[in-house]
Amino acid sequence: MEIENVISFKEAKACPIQFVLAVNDTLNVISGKWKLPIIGSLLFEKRRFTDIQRTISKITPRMLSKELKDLEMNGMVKRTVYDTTPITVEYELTESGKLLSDVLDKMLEWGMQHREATIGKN
Amino acid sequence: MEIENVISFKEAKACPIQFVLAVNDTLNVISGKWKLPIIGSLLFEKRRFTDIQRTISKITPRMLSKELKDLEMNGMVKRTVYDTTPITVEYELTESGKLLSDVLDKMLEWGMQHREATIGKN
DNA sequence: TATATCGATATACTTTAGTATACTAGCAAT
DNA sequence: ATTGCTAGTATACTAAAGTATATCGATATA
Repeated sequence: MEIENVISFKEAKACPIQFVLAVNDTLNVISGKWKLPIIGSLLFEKRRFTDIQRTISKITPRMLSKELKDLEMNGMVKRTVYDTTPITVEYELTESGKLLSDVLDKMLEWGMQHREATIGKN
Repeated sequence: MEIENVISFKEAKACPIQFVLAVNDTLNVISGKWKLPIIGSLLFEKRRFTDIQRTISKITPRMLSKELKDLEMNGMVKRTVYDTTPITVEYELTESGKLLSDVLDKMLEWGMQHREATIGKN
């Protein structure tokens, strides 16, 4: 990689465009109907495919498979295959994936204060 | 309102379903192609419709109008009409909207650490 | 009279996201 | 031989999100 495209937190905060781009990176990782339920399901323990499917009752295997692939590609989830019979596949959050809980906590906090602040004002 | 559906931060953190639902509230407010650019454009100053449109060069008036309505309905943005000629309409973030910057900062921080942690690992 | 500005809206379209339903391979137990 | 388990895939569809392009009404200016 020739070009130095790493920018600092300060720089990103100061430049609206860089700011939006960098925040978007995070947003893209967690956007979509099933990403949060899946991440939530893996936050405290590793799980197997069918296991996740059971915790998220309405997801189809097609979507679960697709979303897990997305998360894996984005470095959020690690996939491990065990050569048992029948085969078992374990999914777990990466270190970076676990760190996302800091972001989710902030989102939870804001979401709840926002609900408070907005009650009855519609 | 008869039913007491207000839950505490602690309760929400402890219950995966409540957690996902509450975080989703926040996510829904900022999801979509143009929400972040618009919020970014309003973070430091009030702006008029055409003004926002100029700062986000590729947005169509249809999308800008729709997204601003969404943001207004969600209590993120306040819209003020001035009876000048031609008419002027000013958009600004609400208090709650400004507080969202705490969340965005965390997202920025995580996004940048995640990029560091993931470099070359694909 | 024609043209421009502001803050949009109308109609028709394409693209992306998500759903429904059925199916696969490999092996074990009944 | 049939059934069930695992972790998915295949095909066809509907719904939601976003784009393109033209137009509006009220007023001001050239």
